[in-house]
Amino acid sequence: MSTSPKLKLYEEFSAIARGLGNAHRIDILEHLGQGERGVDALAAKIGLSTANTSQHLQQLKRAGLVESRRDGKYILYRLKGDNVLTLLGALFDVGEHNLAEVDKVMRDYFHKRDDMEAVSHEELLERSRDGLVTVLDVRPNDEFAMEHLPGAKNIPLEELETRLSEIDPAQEVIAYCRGPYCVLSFEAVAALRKRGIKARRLEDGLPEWRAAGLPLEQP
Amino acid sequence: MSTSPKLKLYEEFSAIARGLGNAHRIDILEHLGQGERGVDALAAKIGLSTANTSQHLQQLKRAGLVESRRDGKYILYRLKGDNVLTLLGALFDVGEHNLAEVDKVMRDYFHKRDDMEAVSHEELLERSRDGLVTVLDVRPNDEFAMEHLPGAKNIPLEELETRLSEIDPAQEVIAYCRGPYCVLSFEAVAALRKRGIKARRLEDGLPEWRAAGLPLEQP
DNA sequence: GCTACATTCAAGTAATCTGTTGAATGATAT
DNA sequence: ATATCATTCAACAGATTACTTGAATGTAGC
Repeated sequence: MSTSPKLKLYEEFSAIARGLGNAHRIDILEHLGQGERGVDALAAKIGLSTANTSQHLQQLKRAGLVESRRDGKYILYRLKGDNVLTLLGALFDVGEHNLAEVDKVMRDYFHKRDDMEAVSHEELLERSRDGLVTVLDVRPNDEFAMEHLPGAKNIPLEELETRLSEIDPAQEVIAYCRGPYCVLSFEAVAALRKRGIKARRLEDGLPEWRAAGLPLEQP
Repeated sequence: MSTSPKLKLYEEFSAIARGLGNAHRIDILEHLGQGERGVDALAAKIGLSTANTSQHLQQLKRAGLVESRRDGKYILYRLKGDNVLTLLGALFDVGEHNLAEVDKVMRDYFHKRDDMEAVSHEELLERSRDGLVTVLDVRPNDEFAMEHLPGAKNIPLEELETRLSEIDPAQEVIAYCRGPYCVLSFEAVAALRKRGIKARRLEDGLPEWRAAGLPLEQP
């Protein structure tokens, strides 16, 4: 047998997996989950050189995980279809359940995820419709500007300390950011609680909200 | 930032992806989806040396995709939890929708998957309960012996030509094998149709049937 | 104890992947 | 056309991966 058709297929599938086989590339995918981005902008966000980022993007493209289009001087990359998010979700799920290392990092840095008691999409919708909660977007300004949850207030994590007064201490805060493992919202909740403000995390981030077909706001 | 907790997590997730980053390892996972296997037995099935197979298995183990236990002289490996199957499914899904290469192989070798008009779990259950169909397991004997769909008849693909008389030509045949891309059932359906016997494929294979919580038979 | 057998380890080669640097492309704007 | 700027290519060193071979481990059965 030269190479059976099945092995040929598995060769392709494994090529997709190799596309996910680097932490920076997963980081890139998380950022692209927020929306389209140019190469340089992405490179700045994730802290790699432009050339290196470009090469990672081309690997992701070959793997069928992202696609690109030209817009003037820029080449904008975006996730290729919703099933990429599903794939990432499945990957995270295996990690969270099957790898002791992941569990350890979660416990050490995120102070036990269970304690955080994440809020579901439904609960957020319901309670925010009733005006019971402040929805807080802790991503940087530019990402908030592209798209955000309806009625959300934007205070980037770095500015949270100095802008605490803008938050109504009588209401519970529900914080969200880029995705289920985005550090920002974990830290925001921790910071708010230390100040005695009731706060919880949304269970995941903006891309999953969009994938669920829920409404978003653009300026 | 030395390495942010998020990047640490993504490092772990990408390690899982690297576990899937080799066609032989995906093949191994498909076989383990049938049930526990010793190293040597697996090596024979997938056509690699024992030492090489052992090393692949250890990579899969490090990635949290399989686990092992000792049984007498043998060390038996099995999939680590159902979410591994989910992950594989998500991977296949991305491949099927996003990669032109995959589409091409499907068309060339599997004569257009749409034509095959796969049968769902529900339809199989219903029609087999009413005695309307022959459920045909085309995997090798030893795999059938471990576990198979209720009421299924076992004719390994290689023996199909010579044992055609055992199949009731009045009934439709529903063939299945190891998984959604297992070649055996595709070829079985093609062979049966050439002989004028009505035949279709089950949409996926035995592992997915088990994961769905449906009943199985053991001898 | 010794033998047989399944599995793993260790060492080596060829191939692939990561990140750097500097030069090449290709579109826009003057 | 020319200059500018975003992106990609090409070439390199260092690390990792796949597979082979032969030796080492560990359990079962005598």
